[in-house]
Amino acid sequence: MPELPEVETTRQGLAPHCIGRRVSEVAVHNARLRWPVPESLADTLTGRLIQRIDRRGKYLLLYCEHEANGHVGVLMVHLGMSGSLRLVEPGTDRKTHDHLVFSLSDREDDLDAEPQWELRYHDPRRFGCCLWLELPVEQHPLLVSLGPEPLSEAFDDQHLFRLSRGKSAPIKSFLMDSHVVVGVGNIYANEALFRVGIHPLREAGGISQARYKALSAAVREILAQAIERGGTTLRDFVNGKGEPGYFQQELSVYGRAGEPCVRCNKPLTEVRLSARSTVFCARCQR
DNA sequence: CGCGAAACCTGACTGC
DNA sequence: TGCAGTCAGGTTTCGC
Repeated sequence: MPELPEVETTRQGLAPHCIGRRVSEVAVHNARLRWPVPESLADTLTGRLIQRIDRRGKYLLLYCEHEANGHVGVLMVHLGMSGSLRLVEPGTDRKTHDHLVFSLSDREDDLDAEPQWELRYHDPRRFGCCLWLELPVEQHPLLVSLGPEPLSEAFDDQHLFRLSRGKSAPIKSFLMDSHVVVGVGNIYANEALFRVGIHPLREAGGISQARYKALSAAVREILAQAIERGGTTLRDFVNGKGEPGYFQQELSVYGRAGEPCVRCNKPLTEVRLSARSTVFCARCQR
């Protein structure tokens, strides 16, 4: 589920219902995520007001203010491979792998009033995490060495060209390295490389700045489009419905190994790169 | 240092 | 029906 567009969609879906609300209760049903959920999380978080929700790469950052002393800390959530954050009606049956439940109430209500929503962290594979950060968050080890946001000005041909010099790694691995740029997962790495006609196994260090210009633009466009389409799932977070496959119908290569290239009709090739499915057109991508 | 591979998990699916 | 094997949207850590 969570490529960057889905994380951003989650952020946009949660924000209007969470911001200004108070965390009235925290229940940790399974603390064994990618990193253990801090034992003190419930104590730390209970009673805080959610100020805003940011995203850095695929991390969601919920800024939470202590009502009594004004202290602000951040709940940092990563959805891993299989995670989701959903708002449900309080009292909804808890599903297997709903590991954390945050009860949200109106800020005017008492702590023991009925919560308005329950925010549930669901993650079957438990590759995600839920951590507590002190400000400033950029100093945190998981965030400090991340590359630029793909939709920011800092992500351009110059950045990719400079960083790639001397690298023998395949361009697809380079593009998926969060130290190079955040948020480009397996699906969109495949798609972006197809769009600009670059062979996924080509050495990153041997690619021209002109081609990086096309590639950075393609990454930006694809992610922006996917976020736009993800917007249609916003309502579903509140309604508790499953997500529609907003990206699936638009994919040119991912999941289409053996099927004809949309551009030249030659059957698409699939290879494994670091155990990740890599699909490309051997004719269009060089 | 840089790279590929292993590791962390569960569930869905395939083939015998 | 069951069981073994493979694969899945991510990212850190290990080992060469």
